[in-house]
Amino acid sequence: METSDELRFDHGEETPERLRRQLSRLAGMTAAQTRRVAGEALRAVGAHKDHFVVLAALAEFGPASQATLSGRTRVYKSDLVAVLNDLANGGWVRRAPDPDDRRRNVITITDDGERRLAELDRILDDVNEHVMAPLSRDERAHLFALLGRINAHLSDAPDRA
Amino acid sequence: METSDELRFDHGEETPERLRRQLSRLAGMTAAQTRRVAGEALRAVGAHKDHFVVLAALAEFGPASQATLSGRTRVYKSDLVAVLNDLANGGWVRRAPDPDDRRRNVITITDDGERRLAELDRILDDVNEHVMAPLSRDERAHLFALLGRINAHLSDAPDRA
DNA sequence: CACTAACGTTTGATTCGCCAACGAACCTAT
DNA sequence: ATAGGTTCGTTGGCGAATCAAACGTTAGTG
Repeated sequence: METSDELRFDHGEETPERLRRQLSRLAGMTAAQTRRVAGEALRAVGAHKDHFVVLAALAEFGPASQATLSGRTRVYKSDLVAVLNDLANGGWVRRAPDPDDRRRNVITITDDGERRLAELDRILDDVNEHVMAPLSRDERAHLFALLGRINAHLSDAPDRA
Repeated sequence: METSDELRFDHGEETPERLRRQLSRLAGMTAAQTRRVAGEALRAVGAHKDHFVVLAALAEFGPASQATLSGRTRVYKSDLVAVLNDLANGGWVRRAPDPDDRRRNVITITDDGERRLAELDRILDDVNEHVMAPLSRDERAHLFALLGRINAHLSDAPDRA
């Protein structure tokens, strides 16, 4: 008998107390787990995290160039290329040169894209529901508020002591 | 003049609402930022995240083999090798073959290791303080509790809907 | 003694966030 | 008009983190 080969992720049992105090650990674990679950769920339908991200940006803000799209989604313009290739191949997005500025491409979501977005949105809603299952509605809101405040604080004070 | 080359991390302004609802995004951003700040602070004294992790485990649970150490720290045994090399080179840890089972190494923290741990601990306390600055004591506790419950829930229900 | 399993180690695959550089197109200012 | 500088999409690659596979060595077991 071995000591439970399933040492996987939280093996939890005996975790040094000093580690429990580290926000990076706790936040990192939740982020990793959530990403993993979401990633699997999306992969099951042949999608990727960034597919959802880009489609959402297009649906909410309308057609845009890749540069502004990158700005809105925090997906690097480098990586955006492959994502848009995928989306264009699936017919969820149209990529056409901008007549007003032929350096740009104008990315437009298609009707199929809207449907695809709805599909991914539903999947991710389920994932979030599953992940935050043990939390009440108020608690979820509270969690988001707390994390939001930390992020807001970090983004305009990226310095360190 | 360029459009603020600093598109960095939270560029915040216009973020699709659907993205704001994703826990993976919010948790991931906080985790990444916190890890970045902590990483920089540790690198400034020639240390690494895992150095702290391993030293903490040794200090709190006493000498251990690399296998059990890996189990406690969630640092893969593959990666643990380099970490222990570093720690041994610094004189913070002693690595000796176990007389009772010559397959194992017994890792023991030294007095210098204890001092090193205290140093890193202080550094990370400062980092956590800085990161969670906008949160009150109660709020920090609440945040940890919420994340803790999510993790606990995920670790014994890794299935998906 | 043969077999199986655990240990530490090496090696490397994969993913993710990020940066650098390039050619093409655009925008000035001279 | 043309030269210098800027923005665009694209390619390629780096560095860190997570994880998996295989190997020689050592221990236990029948």
